[in-house]
Amino acid sequence: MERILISETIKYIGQKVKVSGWVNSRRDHGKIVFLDLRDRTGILQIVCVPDLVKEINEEWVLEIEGVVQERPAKMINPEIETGKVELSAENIKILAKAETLPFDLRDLKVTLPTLLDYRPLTLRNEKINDIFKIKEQIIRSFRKTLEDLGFYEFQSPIITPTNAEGGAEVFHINYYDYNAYLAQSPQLYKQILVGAFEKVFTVTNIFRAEPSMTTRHLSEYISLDAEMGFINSWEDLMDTCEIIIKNIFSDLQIKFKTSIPQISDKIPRIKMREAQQIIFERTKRDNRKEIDLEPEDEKEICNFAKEKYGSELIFITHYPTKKRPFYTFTDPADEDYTLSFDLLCRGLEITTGGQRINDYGKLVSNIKKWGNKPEDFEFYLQTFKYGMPPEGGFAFGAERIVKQILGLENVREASLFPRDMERVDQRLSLLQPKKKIKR
RNA sequence: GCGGGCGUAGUGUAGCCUGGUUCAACACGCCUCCCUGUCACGGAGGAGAUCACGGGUUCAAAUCCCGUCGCCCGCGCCA
Repeated sequence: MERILISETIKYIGQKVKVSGWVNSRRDHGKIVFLDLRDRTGILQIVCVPDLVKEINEEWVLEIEGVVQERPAKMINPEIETGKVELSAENIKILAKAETLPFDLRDLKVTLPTLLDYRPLTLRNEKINDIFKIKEQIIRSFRKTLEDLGFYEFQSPIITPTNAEGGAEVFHINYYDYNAYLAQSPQLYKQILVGAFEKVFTVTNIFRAEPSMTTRHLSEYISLDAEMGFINSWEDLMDTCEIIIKNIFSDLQIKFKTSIPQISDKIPRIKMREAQQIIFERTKRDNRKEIDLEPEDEKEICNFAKEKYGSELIFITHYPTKKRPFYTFTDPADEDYTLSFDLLCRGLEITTGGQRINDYGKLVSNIKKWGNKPEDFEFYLQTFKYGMPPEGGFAFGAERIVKQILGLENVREASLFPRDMERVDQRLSLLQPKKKIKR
């Protein structure tokens, strides 16, 4: 007999079927026992005699044959999709046993370290599972939108030759007899590919060795990167971001019961200096001379956007040239500022983007100005030496989008297998205490 | 790197401020028994923690002090 999925059982009333899955819970009434069986599509109540389920308990993997029965009206469970039916078990095959669980998996009340210590198990919890279904949907929507807009998808190298962008700390690796680094961004490669494919995007893991243990940083995260040539204006980039984020939100709204951030027809766009002035007026906190917004400022400006524009997202533009990488295009009207932007969502930056310098000479002089050697960038510079249209791009942090949409407390909850200063699956302090390198 | 906080059964917490009949409580889980309609079933009983580790103060420490380690949060840096 072929296995059917639990969500399909409602179509088999009165028929004999076979279902497979994990035991979600066991309710033992002595002469009758109820099991909730869980597969990837849902939960089904199994009714059986005690002899059939003797020592079976949570997370055992079973294959059950039985008849799908309609439940009497009084016993319908409106909470679950299959609540109108149940399976009367005739035969149960144990595919795998499971040890006693370390905590209540259905009602997870564990601290973050425990949640991550038991990641293979906690991923089975419905709410945790949903986080990653939502994350998958976000990535799909990003990909679908850009495909529809004619972008070329590529896979970016993870091993890179130099500390390409400067700024963020990179992970060093031994590469045969040479030094190499883990990619901190697909930036240079997506630009190179604009020279060949015009419009490109990638979904890629990137690595940051920042010594940051905060609720919004990861050492390895998924970057949703796009880059496009022949732009008419740097504002084209924000327009494209808007299309993507709106598609992500509408796709999520269709499939999930999440509270999508409120968003106006057009996401407000304000200059960083204006934002600082607004924050000063609202809070009397004077950060008007700072070259970036503090986390507290980002929250405040989002409050402002929600109150004034009915949008929980806002573009902050024109960051200071000093604050941005060497390839960032400066504003012709004021060279101290760049044609770049961050997109904030509910108080946190989820996207960074901007126009890039496409002039070879200017790029070379900027590399020098930022303290790097043009020789180290010869490979990348070919793109510009041999003709590059006006272009720009942006990158979304996948985990940060998930965190902000679901209101998660820590970005690590939005990573299947988060890497940070203290953990690579297991806690580093327990795994290899003697190998810790003091720096 | 700096600052603040926490570390009590498998899990989540209470007790700590105001040291002493609490050598430790509650919930979930676990073990035994009862229960044919529950759906995080219910009922009765039971086991499980030398209160992170080391040192100190005291007649007496989970409770106060110091150190170590671990963890969390904020800042810095960064996305």
